[in-house]
Amino acid sequence: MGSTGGRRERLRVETTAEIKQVALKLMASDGPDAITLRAIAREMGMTANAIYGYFATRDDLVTTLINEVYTALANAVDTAWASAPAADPAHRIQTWARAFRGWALANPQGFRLIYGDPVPGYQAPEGGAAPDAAYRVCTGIAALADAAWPHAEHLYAGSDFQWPDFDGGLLSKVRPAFPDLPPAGVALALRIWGHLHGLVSLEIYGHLRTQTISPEKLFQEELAQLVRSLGITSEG
Amino acid sequence: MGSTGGRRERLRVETTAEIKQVALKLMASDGPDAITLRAIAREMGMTANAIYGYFATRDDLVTTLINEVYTALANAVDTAWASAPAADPAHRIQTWARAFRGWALANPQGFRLIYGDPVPGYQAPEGGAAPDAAYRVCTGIAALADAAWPHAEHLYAGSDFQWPDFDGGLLSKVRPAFPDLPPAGVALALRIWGHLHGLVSLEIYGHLRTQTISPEKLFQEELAQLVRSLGITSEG
DNA sequence: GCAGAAACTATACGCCGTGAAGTTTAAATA
DNA sequence: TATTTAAACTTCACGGCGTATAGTTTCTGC
Repeated sequence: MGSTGGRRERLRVETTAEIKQVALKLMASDGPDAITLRAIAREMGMTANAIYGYFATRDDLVTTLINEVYTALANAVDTAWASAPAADPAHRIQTWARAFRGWALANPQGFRLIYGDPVPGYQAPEGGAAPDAAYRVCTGIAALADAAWPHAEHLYAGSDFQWPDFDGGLLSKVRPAFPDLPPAGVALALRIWGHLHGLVSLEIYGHLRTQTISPEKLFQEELAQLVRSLGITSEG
Repeated sequence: MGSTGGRRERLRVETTAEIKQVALKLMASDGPDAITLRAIAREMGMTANAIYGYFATRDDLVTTLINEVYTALANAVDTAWASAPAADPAHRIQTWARAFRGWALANPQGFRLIYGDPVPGYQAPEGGAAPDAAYRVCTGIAALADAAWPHAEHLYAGSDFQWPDFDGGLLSKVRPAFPDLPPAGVALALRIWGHLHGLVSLEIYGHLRTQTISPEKLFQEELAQLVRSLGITSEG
């Protein structure tokens, strides 16, 4: 029977890992487009069809890769967040943001895989099953907003955001972790998130390349501005 | 000789236009991935190779399409900008932003084509020759910043942005049109741009779908916040 | 030792971009 | 008008892709 630790099982796990690893290597060197079953198999000295023993379709493989890469991103920002003292929200938020940009610059193809059009023809699994890592990143963003909320609350004094009646999204999972965050706090979270994602996305996709101001400096300045505009004294 | 208006010339122009039109139709209905020479030719009752008489490669066609779509976007936001009175910068900026989001929502595939990974394997022409429309949109963003600058100037009091020594980007073309905009004004422009692009990009790519707050409302609120944070009294 | 499953290959189909060569058609020229 | 020429287009071919089907080898549990 299939007891754990059998030779068969071990080989299977190893081959699965190798497929993913080779795919990630191809992606890192030649972009998401290079993730093809035939190329992976070629690299491994196999036939493309052999991969079907490990992943039902190419899209399944891509979905797994997205999860994997997404997890790496989540780890990077979570680590940065945890490393900064909670007592200094400005510094903490900036640390998170720098980790996000830093990871994106170090893994531009991974960023494209997660946030852009990934592989040609790829269709995300429709179940709406967002990867665990998406939930983690979402939680991280909520944590940013939670840290900023006491300072920024006054900005949303006149707003009338409401919790939705039905809630099938990430929100319902993340919400319990931040009981003090009101509906307008989600708007705040998305504001921060949109801002950071926008800048990094423009940079990764080269739409900032034609601006000759250093993206690095611009980003730092934007962070300072962001933190200041939220009413938190900047120190980072 | 090939005088303009010859039958030959006319047919050529018409066929070229039809190729582009069919390609755009395919893109709008099935996404940028659907832009294939064979599909276009099939639709036109031709052979794929016939298209090579009009475009050197598929990437050439895609480049042309990007230009075309980009121009449509530029027209949309320019029209919106011109339609709002210069005397009310808050309203004007919001009108521009709403036009941007509105166009993106109406042409999501076009947005992906311009700002995302376009067609599988597509490589932008390396000459760095940004399309004219990119210049126009860039000018539009600069106009936003120019309108906001008098109000937002104080935010950049402590900054030391400098014009770069060498300037090969869009910046050098756009700068002369806004003589009153200092280097920090570019940072302001990119701040606004990053913010808007980030939100719209997240919405188009579905990363806001799992948030149950209405993207429409969120965007409106963000606009109000943005304008307010720039020190302009909101009226829009 | 042997049945059966798992891993893998071979073959094939239809899709793609594109190069080379051949054919039809329309314009230009003498 | 007859002939040359070039443009428009097709046909055939190659290598790439995902993947379905069927066949082959290899390992495992009884």
